Amino acid sequence: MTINQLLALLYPPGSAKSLTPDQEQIVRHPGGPGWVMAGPGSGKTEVLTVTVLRLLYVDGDPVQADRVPPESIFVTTFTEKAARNLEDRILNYRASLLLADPTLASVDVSKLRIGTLHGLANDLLQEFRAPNYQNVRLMDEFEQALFVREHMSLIKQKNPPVEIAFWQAFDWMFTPLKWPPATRSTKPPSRWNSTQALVSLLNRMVENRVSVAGLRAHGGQLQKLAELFDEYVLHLRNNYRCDFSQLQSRFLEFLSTPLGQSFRDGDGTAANPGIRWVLVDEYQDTNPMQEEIYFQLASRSPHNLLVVGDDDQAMYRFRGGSVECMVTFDQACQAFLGMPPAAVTRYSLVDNFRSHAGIVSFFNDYMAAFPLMGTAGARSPKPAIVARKVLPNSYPAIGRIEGASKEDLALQFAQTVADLVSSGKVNDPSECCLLLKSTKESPNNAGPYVAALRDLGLDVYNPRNKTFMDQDEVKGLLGAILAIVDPNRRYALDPANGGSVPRAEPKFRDACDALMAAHSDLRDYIQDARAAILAKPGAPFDANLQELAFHIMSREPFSSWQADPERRARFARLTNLLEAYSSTPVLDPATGLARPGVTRGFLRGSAHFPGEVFGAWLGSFYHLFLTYVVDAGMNDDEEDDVICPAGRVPVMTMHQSKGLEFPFVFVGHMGEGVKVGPSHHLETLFSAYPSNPARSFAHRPDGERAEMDMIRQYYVAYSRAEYALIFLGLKSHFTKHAVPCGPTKGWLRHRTQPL
DNA sequence: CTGGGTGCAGTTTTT
DNA sequence: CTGCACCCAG
Repeated sequence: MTINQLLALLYPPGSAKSLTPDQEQIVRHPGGPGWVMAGPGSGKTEVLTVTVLRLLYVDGDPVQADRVPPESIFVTTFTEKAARNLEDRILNYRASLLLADPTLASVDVSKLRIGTLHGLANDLLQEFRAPNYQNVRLMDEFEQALFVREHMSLIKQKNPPVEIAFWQAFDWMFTPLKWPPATRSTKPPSRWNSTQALVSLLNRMVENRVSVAGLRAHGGQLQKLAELFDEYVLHLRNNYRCDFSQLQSRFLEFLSTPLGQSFRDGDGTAANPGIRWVLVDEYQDTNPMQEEIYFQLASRSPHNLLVVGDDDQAMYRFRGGSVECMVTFDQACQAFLGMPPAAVTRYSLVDNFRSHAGIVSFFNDYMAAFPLMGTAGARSPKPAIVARKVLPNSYPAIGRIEGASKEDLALQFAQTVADLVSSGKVNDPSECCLLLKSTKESPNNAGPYVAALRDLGLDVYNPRNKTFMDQDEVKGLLGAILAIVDPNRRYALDPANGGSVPRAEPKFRDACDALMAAHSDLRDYIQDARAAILAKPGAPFDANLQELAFHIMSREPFSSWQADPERRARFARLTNLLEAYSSTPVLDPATGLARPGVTRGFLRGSAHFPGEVFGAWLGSFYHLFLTYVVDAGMNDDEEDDVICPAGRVPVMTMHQSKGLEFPFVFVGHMGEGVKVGPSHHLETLFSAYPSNPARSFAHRPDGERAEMDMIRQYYVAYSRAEYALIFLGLKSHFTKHAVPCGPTKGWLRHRTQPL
């Protein structure tokens, strides 16, 4: 079928949906590098979906003579959720195409290479049995931190002068609270904070494609960093581990092996046609490592690499995302493929089908009003977004709520939502979304808003509220473990240890005490376990840590709680955390090597303090495991494919809201100032040592990049709104200067009315 | 009602 | 270090 026939089937005459000429042009992209600037609400997911369908089903067309085998199409999105969404859309359209032409069923859509780059890299390395990925355990964030803490010489060895000198060179990795400035010349940061900082350094070296040799040649602490990197890579190989960043570099490594080349280029047989098309969504958040992977995948002529994104919506610098990859895509084609910039086809999608015209003109103005965003190279040149949504009546679509205090602001917000619901202006509370920088339910973040909504009887959906550790079953289970391993809180209360025992420890104990008081089943088990330990000081336990947790979970009330899906999901996550911890090998202090057969899960009674587990284990459990899980602030579970369940007001971070839209959007945190953080420092530092000098970016000063990041983050938030956009701030936010309120003081106030 | 000084409380975002 | 509440001066 031709492209015209395909489009006629997808959008039959008279159907509500169709493609605009701009969108259609992209679907007809003839091949070679394609560079799509897609503004907010411009239908880029639809365009990607139809482009994939075109590759799969079109033949005999001037643009495409033959169908592309599904396994030759490599499509990546930023999140798993977005990947599922794209796949669903493809499958839905496929179903309607099959009605018209049942023979299309012969195309096996399940062979499409579609997912996040991390997911695809993991799958492909396994599928091809890549030698550098055999029997490797992919560690999540938690395991990586434990691994670094356990193995890296810098953290393991107690050698303050060396550590202090090293960390002083990277002192911007630490907030004053993490490493008090007054102590910086005499004391290194805590073990745990050093671990976190080292993990960031190691990850960013990979993501930013830093030349380790270049760092080493620089000497000084950068040389030390290069040595630490080599040490880390060695530990990973020796222990058959991999982390999220290294997963990508191993995939890139794989692509340069004969096996990888045959995956990429095919072997001339129908069974292995190689990769022919690479489509990348959310390209503005790509990092230099990923950029190199995409160009490697597309290295076969004619280099069918279609990237789609919006540089104005880049918001993942903290993860190594470099908006420069998007802004200078034409130069990348030159650097990687030797193609002149003119050979890159440029497309833009500037029609916005999402928002009220007042909202579109507002966010256009907002972005353009900052002098910084008008400077050369700040944004890809593209026309302003054009409002195309047809709305029945005109009304002021943007407003503001000025609070006298945080609590007053929250109250006014909640009343506004309640009024919208009761007056029928919205059909459901889920149509009113609250967007914040952080959705943690603390006084400066979502706390007051959530409390005010609940006071008015409105239910809230806030899965990323980091309250996992506040759930009864989580506190109770951790408390029960503590009740067995440290029965009298001797270790926790010992002043020698007390300082570094997590402050949440009493919370876990109290939760367990309450459960024990109410449930004899649990009480009996804990008492029996305590008696058994007391009876045999110094003896190994029958159960390891995970088994201990399972025993506890088989007792009341935990066993009945298993019937509740939400609680069961939390048990599963806690079990995973315990499993990751238990599987960490224990190193012999003398040799530095893993002791065979011994892991963190291994339990033995203390000979010194009868009734307790031995001290080293307790220390590590309190300081490593508990400190991490409390500090990381685990999120509660969220429903997989539901944006927000009906009847509840969604509370989201601006990051989470990327790609989504809501009828009424309320944006808080309007008083924020520009903050230069470790991301900016790291980027500046590492940009001097690029692996690929042809792709080193001349960066602006940190402060300018930090300001642009903040402008973009709020631009994303503002462009989510369909019918109304309401700013939530204190009076001072609107009268003084704050970036979310525009480039000058009072900028936003002149453009909005108080509600 | 605006602006500045002081003192306290809390320190993201994610594959 | 930052944002916010609070207080006081103009």
